[in-house]
Amino acid sequence: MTPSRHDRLTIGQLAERSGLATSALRYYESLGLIHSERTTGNQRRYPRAALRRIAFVRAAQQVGLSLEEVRTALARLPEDRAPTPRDWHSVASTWQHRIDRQIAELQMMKAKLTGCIGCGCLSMSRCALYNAGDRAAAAGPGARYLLTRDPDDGPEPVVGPERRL
Amino acid sequence: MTPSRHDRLTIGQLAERSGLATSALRYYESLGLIHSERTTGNQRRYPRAALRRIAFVRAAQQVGLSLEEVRTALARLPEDRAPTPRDWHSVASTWQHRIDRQIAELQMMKAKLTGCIGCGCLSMSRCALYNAGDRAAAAGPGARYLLTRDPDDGPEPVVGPERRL
DNA sequence: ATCCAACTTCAAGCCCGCTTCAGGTCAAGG
DNA sequence: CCTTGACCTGAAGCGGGCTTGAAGTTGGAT
Repeated sequence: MTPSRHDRLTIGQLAERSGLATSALRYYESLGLIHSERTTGNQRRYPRAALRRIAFVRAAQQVGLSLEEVRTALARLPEDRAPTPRDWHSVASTWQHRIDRQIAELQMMKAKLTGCIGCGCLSMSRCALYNAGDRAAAAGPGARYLLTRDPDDGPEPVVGPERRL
Repeated sequence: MTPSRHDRLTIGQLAERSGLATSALRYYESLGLIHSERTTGNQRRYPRAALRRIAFVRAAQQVGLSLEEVRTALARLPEDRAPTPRDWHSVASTWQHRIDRQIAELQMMKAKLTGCIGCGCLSMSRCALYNAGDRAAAAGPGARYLLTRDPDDGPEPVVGPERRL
């Protein structure tokens, strides 16, 4: 099982097997998410490990990481070997938290919605479906929990000068 | 409580109270998400109802709707009055489904991750953390459930000619 | 009457994650 | 050898959701 020629995949083969377009693979490579060697004729040849890295990238995207974040995360995993359980554990537990947070937010949203449906609100006089100050914006994308207070009640619900969502 | 002058908000006031930038409000208006009247000097004056509509937009975004979808949804709600329970119910139940789907996907992801952590895999020999054909791509954004079969096992795991994500 | 912050419009720019295009090169089968 | 399809690069384009900039106008306070 010494690395033989046939371990090296062309970009087309990698595309087929990963389900990504070749353009996406070149793009990923330009970002340093995957790496290739070149033939004498300057064509890319990918190690099988690239498939693993791509799987990682796709999974990470689902968890909501940007490609830049993925790059950082990948930097903590071995380049050409399968990660050890401990490599993997540190990464995966971060993801767990992300996922938990996302689920919690969605559930909160769902609960609020249910309340609104029940009360037939959005009448906006004390409906929960409102978040005047948009406080959560600073907590990052997707982090705005909605719906806090009623703007019809007070004159200056705003907190700071930062109006930029 | 007849609609008085002071019910009309300037774009700056609306920005403060909604937490959005004025540029975003103009943008929303250009998309038909909110509406204003104009002063003799051509400045926008928003009815209070705009706050409600903005709250709706932000909430909808959280649920994953594009602004175009929001526009469609808003078209089913009354322009200047609070929606009735039935108006609201039809819209909200759609959201419920979206939310439920998103939660289900996240939980599936979480389960897979947990499995991977347990087995210390990503060794890619029979790890669940892989989805060669990426079948779910056609099901829309966010719909890819991950991780199905192992590319190291067969030569042509691909299903059709569609390699695009 | 004057001032100045807040408003106006329109066009262009930005970020992300790619795709598409143009113009050329490589490599494997006949 | 020749063809053909896969590959190469760099630049530009796209869609979504805004922001920024320039150049000009309004309106409320003094």
